Amino acid sequence: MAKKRVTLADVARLAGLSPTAASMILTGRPDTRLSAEAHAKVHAAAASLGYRPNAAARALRTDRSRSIAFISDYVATTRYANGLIRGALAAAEEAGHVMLVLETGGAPEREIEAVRAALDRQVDGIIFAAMRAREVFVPDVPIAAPVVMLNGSSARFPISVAPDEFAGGQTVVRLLAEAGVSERIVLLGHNPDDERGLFRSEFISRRIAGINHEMAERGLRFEKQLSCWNWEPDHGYDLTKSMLRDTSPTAILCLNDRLAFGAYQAIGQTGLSIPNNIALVSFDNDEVASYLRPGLTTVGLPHEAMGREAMRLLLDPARSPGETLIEMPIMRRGSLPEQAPTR
Amino acid sequence: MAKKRVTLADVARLAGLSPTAASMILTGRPDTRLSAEAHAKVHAAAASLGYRPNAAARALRTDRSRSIAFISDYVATTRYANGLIRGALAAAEEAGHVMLVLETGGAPEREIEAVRAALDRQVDGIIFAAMRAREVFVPDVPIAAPVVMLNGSSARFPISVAPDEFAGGQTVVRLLAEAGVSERIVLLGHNPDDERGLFRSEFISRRIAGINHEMAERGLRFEKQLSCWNWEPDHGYDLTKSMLRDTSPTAILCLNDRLAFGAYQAIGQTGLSIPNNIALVSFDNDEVASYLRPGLTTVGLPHEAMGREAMRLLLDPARSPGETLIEMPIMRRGSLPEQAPTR
DNA sequence: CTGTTAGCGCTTTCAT
DNA sequence: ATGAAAGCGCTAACAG
Repeated sequence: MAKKRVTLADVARLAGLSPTAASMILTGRPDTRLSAEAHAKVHAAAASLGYRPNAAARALRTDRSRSIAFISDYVATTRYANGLIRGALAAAEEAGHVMLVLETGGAPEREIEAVRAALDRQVDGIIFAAMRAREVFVPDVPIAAPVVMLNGSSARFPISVAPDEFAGGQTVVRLLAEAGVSERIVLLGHNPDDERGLFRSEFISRRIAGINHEMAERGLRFEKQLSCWNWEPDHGYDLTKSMLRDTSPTAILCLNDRLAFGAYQAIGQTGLSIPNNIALVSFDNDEVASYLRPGLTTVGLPHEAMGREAMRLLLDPARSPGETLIEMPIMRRGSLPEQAPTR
Repeated sequence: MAKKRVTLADVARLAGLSPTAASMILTGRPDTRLSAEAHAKVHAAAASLGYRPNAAARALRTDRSRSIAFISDYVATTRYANGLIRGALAAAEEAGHVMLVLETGGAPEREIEAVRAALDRQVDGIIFAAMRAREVFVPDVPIAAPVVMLNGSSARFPISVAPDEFAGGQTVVRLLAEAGVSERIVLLGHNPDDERGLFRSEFISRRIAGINHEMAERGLRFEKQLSCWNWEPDHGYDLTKSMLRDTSPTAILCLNDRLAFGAYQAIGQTGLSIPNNIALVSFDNDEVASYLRPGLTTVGLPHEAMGREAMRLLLDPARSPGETLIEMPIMRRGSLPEQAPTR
């Protein structure tokens, strides 16, 4: 039934040349010059037979497989995974590579096994992606292939790609200022004097540093800073609700969209209007940001661009060590007023 | 630097046996019985050298690669992709397989190219996943490997995995009935006499059929059926808002969570309370369902289980043709009352 | 029960 | 300018 796959030998035979010649022509080696006629015949033969090189044979011979491993801690848990994978995938495809995806759940043995499974398949490179932008990532096995860290960093592998969180923090404050907000700003999600957060990644520290830097730069200060354990809607709701009892903020700067989501719910119960009485800005560009009424203006995590860049770096022989920062895009929606909020 | 990889020959040499013997022992072929001592020596040698078989060589020889291709139209566009990929990935890993993921954007040439790229790599099977549960999926190239359709179907490949939408539809109505709702129910998202939806997949038809079947079964009827072009929050909001002007529903059955999200927003502006004045149920178990206040009770799309099952089928030599339906789980939250809504 | 031989399909010396 | 031969690492036949 399933006809045997056509091999290079078949192509060569049909073209009336040796496999060697066919190989050289089809792989486009530049140094050797076979006749134009030979080229034509080989290409014609390959096309007419529908020849596709056998990747295993090629990998065995050349030690390169035109495949990349994308190893991450979690692929599904976070909505973020998608963009990272999609970007990497697109860049891989453009370069004629294929992508293996492996998930480790953050468990060391699974990390090791994932690396081995990838190396066994002669992958040409590995992207380690931290979905949760965690601390360092350390699969302690020898890795011969090039490695790029995505959304995380590691002392061992100096090439990495991350969102430009510091600039993002600055941007958010600038957005607020440009909307005419200059006082009674509440920060939702963090209070340096009362830090109750889960472990905050280094990236989050940069986000906060960017905010504080820009606030100082503009002579602005927070009326209040609200800390919470976990950045989920429930906490945003509770904190905002109780804050609103004794504070009349002009704006709430939320450290992520899920907190902002909760804040919307609390504000909705007061009769105050967004953005005319209270302005909101946030981070991440979660899917919910566009569902809200009015839409939530937020500085987005550029996941797809990050994935692309990581793959580009991995595939670029001329890459050099260091961290590539990707700009966080401004998603303008309706939660920031045209003119200063009034109350 | 990077020491040459250790090969089977190295293991055999250290164990004092032939490569053949080592191969048989390590691959665990049952038919041949080498001495227990030989086994021990080979395993010891392999372990001490850290031997890992070269996958390319093995694939070349055996025509099997312990890898599966997951080819989908979109990986990132929908929040659904995650679960499907994650489930398939987990099942693949458990079976010692690796997963290639390829995206086609639904473009025929990319579909063909994806299949070829996979086949070139000797994948042992292919999962075609339709993120949007579209019509049929037809990459018109010869495919020797086994294929499982995931969240979609194809005349060409009879093995498929889908959510049990008909039962899901029944379940939602049952949930409503059990919550004491028996009249003034509004259906949000579909009106058979005024169908303005985008192309609805076959699965959605089943969902609606399940609903109607169960309604009839219980002698229930819809007070109103609201149709809209696209199942996004905006439409849910607009439809609910205007419906509320001349109707006093006791419950709204939403055809997906995003519509329900919009309905919540509209209801929130009226002062009516969920679930005591209006009950809501919905489908999908989108992330937002748990963000809402009260939480949205919804019948979820079992993506992870579907992904697992697709991979399981693909890897099972004894699989038989047909569609495997996966149960849609009930996510009980607060949008359904303990006792009949009153107003 | 164990080892030798051959060859999967390709690329790469090295001769011609 | 082209081809023959070797060999990547592994496993399936077949001999011993």
